[in-house]
Amino acid sequence: MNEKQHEILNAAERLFEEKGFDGTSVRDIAKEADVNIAMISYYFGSKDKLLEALFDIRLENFKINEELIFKYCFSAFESLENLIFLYVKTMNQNAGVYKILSVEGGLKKKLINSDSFTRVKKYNLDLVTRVLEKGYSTGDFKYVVSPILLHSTMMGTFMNFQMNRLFLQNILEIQSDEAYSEYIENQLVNHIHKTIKALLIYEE
Amino acid sequence: MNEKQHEILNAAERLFEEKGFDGTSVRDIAKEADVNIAMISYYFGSKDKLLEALFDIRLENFKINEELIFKYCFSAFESLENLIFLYVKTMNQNAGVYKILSVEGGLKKKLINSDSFTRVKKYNLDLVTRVLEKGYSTGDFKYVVSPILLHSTMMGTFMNFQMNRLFLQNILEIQSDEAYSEYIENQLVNHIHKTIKALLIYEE
DNA sequence: GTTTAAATTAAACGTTTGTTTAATTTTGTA
DNA sequence: TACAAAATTAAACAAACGTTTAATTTAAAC
Repeated sequence: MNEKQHEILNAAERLFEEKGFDGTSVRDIAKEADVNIAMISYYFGSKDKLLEALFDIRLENFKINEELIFKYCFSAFESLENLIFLYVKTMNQNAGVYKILSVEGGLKKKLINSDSFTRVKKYNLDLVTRVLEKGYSTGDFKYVVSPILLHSTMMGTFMNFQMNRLFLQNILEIQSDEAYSEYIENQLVNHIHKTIKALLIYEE
Repeated sequence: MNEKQHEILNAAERLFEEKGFDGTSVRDIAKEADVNIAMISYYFGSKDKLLEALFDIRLENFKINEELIFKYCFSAFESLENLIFLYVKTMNQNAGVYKILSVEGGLKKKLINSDSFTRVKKYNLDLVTRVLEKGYSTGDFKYVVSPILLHSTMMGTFMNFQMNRLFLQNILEIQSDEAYSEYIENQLVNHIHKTIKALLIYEE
C-alpha cells in the first residue's frame, strides 16, 4: 500500500467521520486527498470497497493487548482497571474510525455483519466476560451482572462522548480537540472505572 | 397538519432511521408514504426542512413529566429511580427519532445547534443535576460525581442498545422488536439504575 | 534506448439527486 | 352551478452522483 493510497484512506476517514459515508462524495475525497477522482476506483474498486478497506486496515488497531490484563499477577481489580483504561484509550486513539463504525454500523446492514467488525465486538465482549469471571472466582466482585450490560455501560458512556462531541465540548468549555481527548483518557476513564467498580462490589 | 403530511413524516422517520438522512432520497420517502414526489416540497419546502419538521414535532414527546420525579414526597432514591425509568422509557418510545437524532446530530452541524435539540439536551441534563443535588442535600448520595458524566453513563448505555440493535438482538437471542423493547424497559433500566445507585452510595 | 507495465489524467458515461414547472383534479364556498 | 383555492399529478430541470474510458505520462526492467 503506497503513499497515495494512504492519503486517500486518511482523507476518507476524515470526511466520513465529519459528514458520514452517504454525505461524502468520491469527488470530496479526491479533492481532500489531492488526487484524481479516478484513482479511487483504480486503487480500491469502488466507494463501498474503500470503506471496507478502511475498516479492514484500521480495525487492526482495535486489538487490545491481553497480557496487560491477564498475564501478569494482577488482582481482579487491577485487571478491571487495566481493561477499562486500555479499552477507552484504544477507542479514543481510533476515534475517527470508531465513530464511522458506530454511525454506519447502525445503518448499513452489510457492515454490521462484516466479519472483521463482528469479530472485534465479540472479542471485546469476551474480555469483559473473562475479567468478570476472574473477579467472581476470587470473590472480589460481589454483584453478578451480565457481561453484555456491563460492556454496554462501558462502551456506551464512551460512545456518548464521541457522538455528542460538539455539545459536550461546549458545556465542558473545552477548547481544543487535544484537551477533549485528554479529558476522555483521564476524567472519563476514571468515571467509568469508579462506576463499574462500585457496581461490582455493591452488596444489596 | 393533515393526514397526508403525517404519512410523509412517518415514512421519513422509518427511512431516516433505517438508512440515514443522506441515504434516503425524497423518491424513497414519496414511495414509502405513497404520495407524489412533489408533495414533499409542496408541504415541507425541502428535504432539509422535512427533517427539521420531523424533529420539531417529535421532540415534543421527549419532555419528561417533572412531577413524577420531584413534586411528590419522594426520597432522593425514589427520585433517581423515577428519573431513570422515565428517561429510558421516553427515549425508547421514541427510539426512531432518537436514533436519527444521535446519528445526524453527530454529523450535521446545523442540527446540533438547532434550538429545540440543544434545549432538550440541556433540560435533561438539568434534571440529572437536580436529582443529584437532592441526594447530596439529604445525605443519601455519598459519592460526588459530575452530572455530565452521570448523564453520559445513563444515556450512553441506552444509546449503545439503540445503535447496536442488530448485534445485541442477535447475541441476546431476542427475536422480535417488541421483546427487545421490553428488555430495554426492564433489564436495561434495572441495570442502569443499579449501576448509578451503586456509584452514588459508594464510599472510598 | 527500447519495451512493458503502472500510474495519472481529463473527459465522458448513464443514473440519480432535490426541486420546480405547468397542467389537471379535487375540494370548499357562495 | 360557478368560482376560487387547495391538492395532486406527470414531466422536466440542472446539478451531482459513482464509475469508466481512452489517452498520456511516469517508472521499472531488460
